[in-house]
Amino acid sequence: MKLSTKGRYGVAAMYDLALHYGQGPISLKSVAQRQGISEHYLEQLMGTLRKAGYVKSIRGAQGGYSLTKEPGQITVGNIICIMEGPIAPVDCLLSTDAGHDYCQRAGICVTRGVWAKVRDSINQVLDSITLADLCQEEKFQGDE
Amino acid sequence: MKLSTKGRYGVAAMYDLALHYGQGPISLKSVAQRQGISEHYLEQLMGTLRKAGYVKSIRGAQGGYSLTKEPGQITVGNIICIMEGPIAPVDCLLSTDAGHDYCQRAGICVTRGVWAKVRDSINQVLDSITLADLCQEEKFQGDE
DNA sequence: AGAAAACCTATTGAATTAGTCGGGAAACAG
DNA sequence: CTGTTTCCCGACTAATTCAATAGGTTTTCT
Repeated sequence: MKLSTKGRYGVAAMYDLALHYGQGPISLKSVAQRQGISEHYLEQLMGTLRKAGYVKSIRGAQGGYSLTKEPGQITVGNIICIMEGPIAPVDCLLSTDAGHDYCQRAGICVTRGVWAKVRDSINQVLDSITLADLCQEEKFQGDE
Repeated sequence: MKLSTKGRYGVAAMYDLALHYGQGPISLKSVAQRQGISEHYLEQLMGTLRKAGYVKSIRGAQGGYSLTKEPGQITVGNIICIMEGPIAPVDCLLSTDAGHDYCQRAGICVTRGVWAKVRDSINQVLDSITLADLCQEEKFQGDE
């Protein structure tokens, strides 16, 4: 049950962009430095986020990335879903919304319900936190 | 955010043993067949569960495995923790209870709080479900 | 004695992860 | 118009993990 760096870095980068929201394009280089991520690797991740429509890019000198929506309109769940694919502790839970039941053992499989509950609880947490919330927390850092 | 087969199979096998609780030792072969798991692979997993004290084994003909505690005393969370290690969406969250802070960026890292919430919410779900609960559900299968 | 089972260690093929490498294309500054 | 900055793209790779498989040993019941 580990998140890959894709998800982690993706959220970190988006958070960084949220902190600079409204200040024009932010270069990937500066994001990578502040967040301690390999610049070239982050490049790939930003490509994914761009194709998903969460950031827009401006090329050339003084170019960079910026959010396409307000920080309050983007949840951590949105980002994770793009970077890691849909949350599903077991494959069995995928494509149930597509009508046909992927899992032949659905009738037998009692444990399936457990994984569904886990998935829902994760999604509830991730979907309830926006980038704006993270920016807020900056001010209370040191608690917990 | 996927569970490996270790966790899945582990829970499936323990559930199977719970269904037969009090009926003497259950052979690994029969568990593997009912749950659709490679017998030899399951063997390794049962070894882990045995060393952790959740099952006891009897060797020889008519031997097999049985739970060391009542199904109501073993949670899904217990099993997952043994099979997959402690739930921690990011490594950063490990060994914080050891006193020293593994994560140097803890002060900077705002996203850390998010992962902690995810971890807690997963644990809450997993720890609240016992093997006895799963055996109960057998009777209501088909809902959701 | 023979069969049924648990037990143990090693090996393997495939997939995933977390990057690196090297170049190309757009845009701005001078 | 030239050079630099920056994004863009595809291929490659080393390391790790996953999910088994293989092949044997030991214990215990019949």
